[in-house]
Amino acid sequence: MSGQRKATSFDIAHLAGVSQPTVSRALRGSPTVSAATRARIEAIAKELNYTVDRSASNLRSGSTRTLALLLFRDPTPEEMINPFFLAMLGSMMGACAERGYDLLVSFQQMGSDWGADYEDGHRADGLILLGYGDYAEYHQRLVDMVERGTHFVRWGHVQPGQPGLTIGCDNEAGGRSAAEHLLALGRKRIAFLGDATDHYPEFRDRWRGYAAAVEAAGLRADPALQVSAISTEEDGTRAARALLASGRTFDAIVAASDLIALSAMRVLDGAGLRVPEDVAIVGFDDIPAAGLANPPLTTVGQDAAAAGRRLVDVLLANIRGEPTQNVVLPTKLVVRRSSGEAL
Amino acid sequence: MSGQRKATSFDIAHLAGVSQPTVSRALRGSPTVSAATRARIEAIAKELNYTVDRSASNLRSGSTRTLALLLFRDPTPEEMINPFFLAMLGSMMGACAERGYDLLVSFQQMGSDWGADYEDGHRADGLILLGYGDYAEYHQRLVDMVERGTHFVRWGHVQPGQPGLTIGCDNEAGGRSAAEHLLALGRKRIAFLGDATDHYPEFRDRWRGYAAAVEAAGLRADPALQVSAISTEEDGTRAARALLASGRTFDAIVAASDLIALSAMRVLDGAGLRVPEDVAIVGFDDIPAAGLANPPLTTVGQDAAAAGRRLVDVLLANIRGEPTQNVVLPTKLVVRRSSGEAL
DNA sequence: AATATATCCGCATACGTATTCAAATCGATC
DNA sequence: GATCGATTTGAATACGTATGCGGATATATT
Repeated sequence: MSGQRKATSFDIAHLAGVSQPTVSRALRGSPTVSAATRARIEAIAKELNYTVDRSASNLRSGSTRTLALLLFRDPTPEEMINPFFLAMLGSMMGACAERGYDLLVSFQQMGSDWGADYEDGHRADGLILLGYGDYAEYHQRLVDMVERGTHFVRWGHVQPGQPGLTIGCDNEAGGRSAAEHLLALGRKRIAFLGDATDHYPEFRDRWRGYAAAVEAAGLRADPALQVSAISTEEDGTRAARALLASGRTFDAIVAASDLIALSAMRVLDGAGLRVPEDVAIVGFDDIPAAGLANPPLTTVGQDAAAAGRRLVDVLLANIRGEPTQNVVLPTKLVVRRSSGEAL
Repeated sequence: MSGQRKATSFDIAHLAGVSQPTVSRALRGSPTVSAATRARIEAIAKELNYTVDRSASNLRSGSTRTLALLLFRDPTPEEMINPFFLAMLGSMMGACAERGYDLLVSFQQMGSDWGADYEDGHRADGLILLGYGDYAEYHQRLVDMVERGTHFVRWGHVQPGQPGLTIGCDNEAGGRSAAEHLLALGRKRIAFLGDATDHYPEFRDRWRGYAAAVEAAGLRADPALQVSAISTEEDGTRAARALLASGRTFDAIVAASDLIALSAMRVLDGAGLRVPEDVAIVGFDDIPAAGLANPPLTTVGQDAAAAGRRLVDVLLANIRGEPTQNVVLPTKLVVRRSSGEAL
């Protein structure tokens, strides 16, 4: 029956012959309740299918035991989310569940006054900010949040002096490992597909690592072999076509993301070039589709599970008032067939 | 400063020279507040960055304006979630946001006493249940929830007489369209990869549609061409190998999911069979990786965006007490290259 | 036996909002 | 100019929990 009034701590108190506060203490594990009383209360609570009313509990205690995940996406929410974020989402949910926290997920438009509503409205104890994009756009907002004492962690490019906490992967090392891998396989003219400007710091760092590796090998990081692209299928396709159209020769590609890499693979295939025989390719992210591609894509993996877990852990530590700091996670080269055998 | 006490409706009332209830009414849009008063209150609220305390609001009103998404997954949360679910997640978030609802996301172990905690604990007004799996496992739980008056919607196999509300796609029609497409292209011996037992009603219906189409074409739905598989890469690989090992000839495959189809494509490629020339393949789900594959995978698309939106809408209607009923969504064949040209 | 101590529990109250009910103000009508 | 209806506001209160503080009981100490 939907008419069944929900059991309250008063109901339990009445049945157990104690006061309501004692019920509250017993169920929260306070040591000032005798074992016998606690057992009795717990039995009755179970019997009545009692659950603490979160609204009341939150109101009184001031803590929501909820974290909010804010996903930033320029266009409409309908669009596909970056697969890597989705993998992180899984581990964040797991981490939250283990720690007794709920996870509130929400899309945010870049422009709206996100954040305030969540923490000020007592909907969450802390925020996890996720989303590629121009960092400058919301820098000021982050400063405001820090000043207001809002607890938050950001996934992205880690840079000293940034407001708040940031966790990200070592993009430069990742880009370097991709290029080194191809160089070790004997490739000499390695193209880079991805925006290398400050607008996309992650991509820029991947490019820097790539360039460093190429030059460390005594080769030249030819600017003509770098084509700008953001992480969409369309842009990857466009960039790969532009690279082909340029007439420059190349025997390998480092792509700034798997989406770009997979799009490029299709373009190459359409142009009659074989992967990896004619062109070896390494992507970045290790999204699920990378392993499912044909040939499977060699890629620089970011450990999404570790990242998600770390975001939650650092945020919770910050909420508890413990000292916290930025984290740079290592990347790991996942070698599959798209990079080929040594020449 | 984190010491800044949060503004309350009393603060606004004080500054506006009205009582707290008037503030509450004004901000909620009650018609009994004069326009002048409302304007004054709204201005002050904006000035103070006031946001309604959700805990207090929830406690008083009994409604949380939050929906909980419960994801069921047999093994650990760390594992990759079905990509199709993740696409749905995006549209659910969008739909919730548009309607002013929050979305709470949570993994659930099949065995635990999920559900109760969310609605009884006043954490959510309604539940969205998502997850492939054996329906019988939690049938009784659904019955309990209906009796308790819990509002929920399930994504899955729609069958008359089921407890609660279910939304799903027309799996049988989808399976039929896949087979018909291949038959129209001249394929004669079409294998089916996927569990066809009652344990996976969705897969079973896809198989039924496939079988119906094959027989309608005057051919025989050869049981030897059906290999059981659930939707994982490993199982798809295993099933495809088993099919090859059986020695049966076949010129096409209908896979019960894209994950199975993509795994099978790799197995075929490894065996020297060309897709689509030697074997045409059609998958099911239209996950992102399908379009990124090489060749791109022809598949029976479920409109994840429409599905997510529908789940939210039906659930909210149910919560409002409006009459609601199960929904069967159409599927749409997405023709790409893996099914090839007509022979 | 009286006091000190530890253990356990109840009283009172606060958290911030939403809603019921009655009161106050106003203009209009006769 | 008094009465009525409409409009707008305030007073009081409830939602269910958590916690500071004091009181009671049982145990240990002198």
